[in-house]
Amino acid sequence: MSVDRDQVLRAAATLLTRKATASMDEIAKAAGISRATLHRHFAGRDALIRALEELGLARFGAALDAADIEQGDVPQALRRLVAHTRDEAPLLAFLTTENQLFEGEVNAGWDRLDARLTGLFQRGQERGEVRVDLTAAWCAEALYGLLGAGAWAVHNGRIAPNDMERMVAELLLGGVRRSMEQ
Amino acid sequence: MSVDRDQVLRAAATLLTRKATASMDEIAKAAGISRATLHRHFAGRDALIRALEELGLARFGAALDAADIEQGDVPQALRRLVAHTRDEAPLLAFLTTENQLFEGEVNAGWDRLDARLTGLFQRGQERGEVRVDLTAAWCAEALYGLLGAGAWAVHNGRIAPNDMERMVAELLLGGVRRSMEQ
Amino acid sequence: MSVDRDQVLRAAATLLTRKATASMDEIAKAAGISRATLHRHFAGRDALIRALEELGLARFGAALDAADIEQGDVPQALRRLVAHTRDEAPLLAFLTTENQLFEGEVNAGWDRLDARLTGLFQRGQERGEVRVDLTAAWCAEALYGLLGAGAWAVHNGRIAPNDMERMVAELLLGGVRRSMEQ
Amino acid sequence: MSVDRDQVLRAAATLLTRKATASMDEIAKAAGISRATLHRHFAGRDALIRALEELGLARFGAALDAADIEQGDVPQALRRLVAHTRDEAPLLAFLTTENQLFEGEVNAGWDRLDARLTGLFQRGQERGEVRVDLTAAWCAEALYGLLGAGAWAVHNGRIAPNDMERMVAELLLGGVRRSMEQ
DNA sequence: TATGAATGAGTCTTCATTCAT
DNA sequence: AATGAATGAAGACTCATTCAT
Repeated sequence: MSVDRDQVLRAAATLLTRKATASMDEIAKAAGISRATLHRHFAGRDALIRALEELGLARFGAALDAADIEQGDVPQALRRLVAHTRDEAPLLAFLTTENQLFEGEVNAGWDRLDARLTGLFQRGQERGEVRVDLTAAWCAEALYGLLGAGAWAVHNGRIAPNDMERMVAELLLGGVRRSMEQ
Repeated sequence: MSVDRDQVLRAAATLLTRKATASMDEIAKAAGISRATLHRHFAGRDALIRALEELGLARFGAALDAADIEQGDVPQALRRLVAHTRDEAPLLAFLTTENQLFEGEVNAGWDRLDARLTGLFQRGQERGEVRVDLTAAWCAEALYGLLGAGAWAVHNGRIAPNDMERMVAELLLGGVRRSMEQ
Repeated sequence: MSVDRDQVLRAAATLLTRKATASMDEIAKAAGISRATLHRHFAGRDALIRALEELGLARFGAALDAADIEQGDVPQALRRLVAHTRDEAPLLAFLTTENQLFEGEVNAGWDRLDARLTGLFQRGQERGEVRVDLTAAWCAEALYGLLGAGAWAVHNGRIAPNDMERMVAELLLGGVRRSMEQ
Repeated sequence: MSVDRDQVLRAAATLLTRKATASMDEIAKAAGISRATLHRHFAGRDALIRALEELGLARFGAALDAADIEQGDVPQALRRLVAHTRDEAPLLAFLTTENQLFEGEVNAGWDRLDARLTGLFQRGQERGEVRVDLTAAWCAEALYGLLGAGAWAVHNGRIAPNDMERMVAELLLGGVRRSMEQ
């Protein structure tokens, strides 16, 4: 709830995405707090991971809402989505990297959001804006991959933070757009 | 019964890409051998990771060579590269996921290969085949991300194994190609 | 509950002198702490052995100092030395039993102390108090052996704790003393 | 029974006395045979230790017999005993160092031999040849200690192999003898 | 809230032992 | 008889977690 808590989770997501075996000690240090405090925020490592997933899901859902992806032009919707996703990249990267947990509610929640995104690409295909020789499911998966790549590229300085949003959006849109040449 | 070293590494790569926190026990089981035998092949967990990196590097280098990326049409070169990369996807995915080690020689080796790939995109930009509003470095990073996403999508059944190569190549090419519309 | 580092080392020395193959678990139990705590005190088994050697060396040096062995009558000096050594018997026994490590500084430290003790017997020979048909080096070695035997004899109840000091000193002095009969 | 077997045991005794944690591999190497062969000679590590104890006991018993310690002058008997013990020093050193096993028969066997040696010193005390202010048990224990010290001193070159017997005997005899001065 | 001690649980690593060559 | 592969069992080591300060 508190602002602190979210900051801790951001730090944890960033670290864990890079180094999944990081110890609670390292996570605490990365978040600038002590082990004991980390333990007071989260009952244990499992609870921390759970919270990370839940926050990631919540943020992703919020981004989908804010981008209002069910409305209008699909390419524009994708641009809005990437724009709203930008600050949540570390969290999403963790979500798509942590390819193992996802149980019960979390899994259901993820499926719901993933279905919304897949639906966006399907709508694009129906509207003739998205190529039909790529499945919508793959387009969604590709978006996750590109967001992760973008976050990582920013992290290690290969692209400027301000460029990330455009780079991801442009490559994705170019890749999925139905063009005259095809 | 003797399981080849490379087979063990494949199994380890596949598992670790999905579950970076997998224990030596799980890795051994995934490779169909006992923990002790795993330890006979690799001195310890660190040595295993190192071997994984080295094999991944070697395979990636071999793919770049086999695709002969320095020659001819860049889009065709990319298609050949993705084709030759296909079977090494789990290994490469591990390489780009394991964002933490990479020291000394391994790091230098990676830089060399990455420079070759980045060079390919640069050549495409000079030849007018690749858009110039995306940096070559980002294009390379995007390829890694899409390969990982493809491997993962195949793994969890979202796309057919036989489609993976085409899906990755098409999306990437469409995304980076300089088109008339732009 | 906090058990002092030195107490742990005492317990370890006592146990290891008797049972050199004792596991860390047994050592921890003997010291009244858990294995994990033992590991917090000493980085590993090697570090424990090292610490044991260092403490033994320090105690032996302190005993030599306290006994003021460079002064006066040699037989009296030996008696004082045995007296001051008494409480450190397990530690010294370990030092002379653990005939395998002794590297670098530890080895140098031991040589220095051993030289002091050997020097004491040499002085005795020069003063006519110690027989010259036994080498000083052997006399020193014999002292180590007798101290270990004494510690062991006390441990298994063959001699009374209060008698140990006298038994060792008397036998040693009788053995090395230049007598009228010889 | 075979000569080989005894040679292996000698090598093992020498090594284990110095380094009780030596692995079967190291023992095999020290004996100049392969692991497999070592395993063919002895069912396992425990069996090896048992064999070591039994051989040591047998040799010690043989030495007591050969020295005919129940007869005549006690100091002379001790000299004969040390002389006969000389070549078995490593074995005896192992026996007195391995202060932990000794179960069942082995223990009983040891007690019997130890009693014989203790009896020798008692006889000396009765005959007025051995001081009575040292217990016979301690004298026996001291002999073990001095034999071990002697073997070790020879091993690391502090005393000449040919001097060992005399050094041990002289120091011991001087130490236990009832002298005019006392 | 931070720090340090302490430990149970679980992972990593080694070793004795067996078997096939 | 020796060597190398393979593994169960056992020991070494680490970490998440708790508690006291």
